[in-house]
Amino acid sequence: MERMLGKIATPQLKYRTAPEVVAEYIRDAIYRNELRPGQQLQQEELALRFGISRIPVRDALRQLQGEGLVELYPNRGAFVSNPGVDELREVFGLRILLETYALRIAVPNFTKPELELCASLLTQLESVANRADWSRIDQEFHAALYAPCRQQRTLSLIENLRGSVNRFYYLYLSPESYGPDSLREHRQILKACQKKDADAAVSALEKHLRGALKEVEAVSLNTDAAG
Amino acid sequence: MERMLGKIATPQLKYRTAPEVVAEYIRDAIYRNELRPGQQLQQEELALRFGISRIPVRDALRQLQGEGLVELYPNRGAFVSNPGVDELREVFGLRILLETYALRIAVPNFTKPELELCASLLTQLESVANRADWSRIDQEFHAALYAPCRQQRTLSLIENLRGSVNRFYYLYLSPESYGPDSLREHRQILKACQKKDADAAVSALEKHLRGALKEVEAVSLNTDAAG
DNA sequence: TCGTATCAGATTGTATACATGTATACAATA
DNA sequence: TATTGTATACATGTATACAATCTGATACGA
Repeated sequence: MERMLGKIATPQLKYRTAPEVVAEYIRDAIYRNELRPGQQLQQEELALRFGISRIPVRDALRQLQGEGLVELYPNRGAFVSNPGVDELREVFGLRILLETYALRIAVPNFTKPELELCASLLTQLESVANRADWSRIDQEFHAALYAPCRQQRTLSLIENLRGSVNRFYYLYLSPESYGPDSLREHRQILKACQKKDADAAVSALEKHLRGALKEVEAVSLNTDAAG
Repeated sequence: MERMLGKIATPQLKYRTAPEVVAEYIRDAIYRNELRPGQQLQQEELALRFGISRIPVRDALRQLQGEGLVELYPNRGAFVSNPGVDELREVFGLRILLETYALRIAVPNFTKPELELCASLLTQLESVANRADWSRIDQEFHAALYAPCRQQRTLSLIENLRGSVNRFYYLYLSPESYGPDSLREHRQILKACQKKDADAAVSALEKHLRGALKEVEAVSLNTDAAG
């Protein structure tokens, strides 16, 4: 009789619907830069690819609009969002604010398995071959860093902000260029977490993010000027 | 029907579509507590009320899901989100973080008209009669405080977070109870902005928000216990 | 030549109809 | 009586069909 029925719908009860599958596909494709900023997303084409009608595709596009990855223009269509340099700066400012906030809360909460997960991901990062793997594992490492803050909404916001701008980081840069610096900074952050030194961890993370912003700015300014 | 919805024929700008109208209606109704937390939103009923089909209603619900005001459960329907005390605390933490961040950037950027707008809204707040007006003008005052930071994405995030929790502030409390304290704090914030004293402004704002959280916590704990 | 008007094709927006999943009430059983 | 199985009603999910709108190209006039 103690079963919680009705009122609370556990996440496990949510199963994958067509719009979610489509949204996830498009989201990943945007993260991987298979779909480029500014590119149009046609409903019919997506519907054909998934063998469904346009209705669930529209649902998926609406959801992605809410996440800021897609912009919808009435009667004109959906486009992969293409933020300008100013917006990139703004989002990085928010990322520094929120990610340091989450990390500071997380540091005292780390469990041993959580620290080991971070260490494992860092090891994987060191032996990564291609850009796609780097992107994915880098994402997982950062998520593992913030997870111990145990604040779901905060984590969602961070993931959203990262998704909005990280694709620009990986778009024109090669792992050879940013890899070494990034790895060193990752090690500093993790070491500080292991020592429960929140200030040091936050400081290293902020430096990490400011460095990333610098590179994205340089790339964006060039590509904007080029056309 | 497009005409009834007040379409504007400027090609470059986004104009109001049916889903946006419906979304705005539901959003406002949630803010005003006409739609209560946990309440189900039936597609057919909404479609009938607006004289449209369920398709644009579904679009609106998807959008509101992205804003965190509505939760969708496959094959079961849409419900007004009903965060627990923990989530309310989390959101208030984020509000303090983001609103003080925005205000600190805004303070040095205030123009004279912007300061006058804040002063005008504060005057209106002092002579407000009913709860709905208080809620609306309070919202406008805070928006006017942060607007000079000139960061659209930041402002959207703040509005979103405020919308997620403010309805609980106005749900069971009367303006007589929170009005005097709130007004005094508002005056402190505005005075500091006029003096370009960012530290003082941020400090007063943080106190303001922590006070609001305390009241919401008290109310939520009671209602949770009551069922 | 340039700008404007207009029309066809393409794409999106919405209504309707049908398929599927869920919840409630009731019957069957232990 | 409490639990389980089943039927029915209802709400949601999706496909199809049609209407509204946009885009781009062409024709026309200044």
